[in-house]
Amino acid sequence: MELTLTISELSEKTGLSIDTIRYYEKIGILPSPHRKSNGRREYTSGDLERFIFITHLKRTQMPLKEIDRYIQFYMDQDYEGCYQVLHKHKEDIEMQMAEMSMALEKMNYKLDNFKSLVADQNGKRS
Amino acid sequence: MELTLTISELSEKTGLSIDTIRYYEKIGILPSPHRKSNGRREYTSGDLERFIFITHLKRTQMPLKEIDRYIQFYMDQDYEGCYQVLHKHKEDIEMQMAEMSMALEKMNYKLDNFKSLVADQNGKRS
DNA sequence: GGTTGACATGGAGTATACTCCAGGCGATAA
DNA sequence: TTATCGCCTGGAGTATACTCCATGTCAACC
Repeated sequence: MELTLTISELSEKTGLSIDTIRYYEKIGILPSPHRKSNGRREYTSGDLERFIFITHLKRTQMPLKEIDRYIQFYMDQDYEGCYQVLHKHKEDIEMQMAEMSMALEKMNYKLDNFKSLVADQNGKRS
Repeated sequence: MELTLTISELSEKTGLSIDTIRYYEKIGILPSPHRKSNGRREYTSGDLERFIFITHLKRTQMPLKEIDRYIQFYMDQDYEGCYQVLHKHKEDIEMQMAEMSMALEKMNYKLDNFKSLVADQNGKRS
C-alpha cells in the first residue's frame, strides 16, 4: 500500500498551484507522473520530494531552464552534469547573499535616516 | 562647474543598459533628468547615486513597482512611507537569505552525493 | 557639404513564468 | 437522475522587465 497524492494534495504540500504543476510537466521539468486508470495524475512520495527540491531551487532564483537542465542530467544519470549545474547555482546563491548583506547594510543606514527625518517632521508639527 | 553624465556614461557606471535607463524614466521610476539645450539627458551625481541605490534594490529582487512606490514617497517627502517600504523589503531580504542558507545546506549535501556517485561511476569504468 | 556617431522618440517584440478559461469526463451525493 | 466536484486538455491571456527597431536630429570631423 504505497501512499500516493492527487494533484491538489501535491499542490498543498508544495505551495505550487495546480496550474503551475501541470505547467512544469508541460515544459518537461518533471517526467509525467503515473496516471490512474481514469487518467488522473498520481504522485508518489518520490515525486513529492523532487517537487520540494525544485521549490528550493526556485526560491533561490534559479531559472526554470537551469532547473530543467539539472533534471535532464539527473534522468540521464549524468551526475557530473548535475554536479556542475548545482555547483554553479551554489556560487550564484553565494553571490546573491553577498549582495543582500551589502544591501541590508545600506538599508539599515537609510532606515535610521528616515527614522530621524520622521522624528524631525513630527517635532516640527507639534 | 558641476560634473554631469551622459546617458551612456550613466549606463557604464550603473551597469544598466541605455534602454533600461530610458525605460525606467518612461514608467516613472525616476523623474526626468535635466535636458541640455539640444534635448539630451544630463545626469547629476545625485541622479547617479539614486540609480545606484535602485540597482541595489533590484539585485535583491525588489519589484519595480515597489521601487517606484519608494521613490514616490521620497519625492513627496513622506519619509514614514519610505521607511515602511524599505522596512518591508528588509524583511523580505532576511527571509530570502534564510531560504538561501537552507538551500545551500541541502545543495552541499547533494553536491557531496554527486561527487561520490561520479567517483563510483569512474571506478566502475576503469 | 557629406558622413558619422551619439543621442532622441514611439512603438513593437521578446523572455520568463505563470494563470485563466472553455469544454469535457467520470465518480459520488442528494 | 441530475448536479456537483475534481480532474482533464489545449490554448489564450497576463504580468514583469526589458530589448529592439525605424526614423529623426544635431554637432563634429574630414
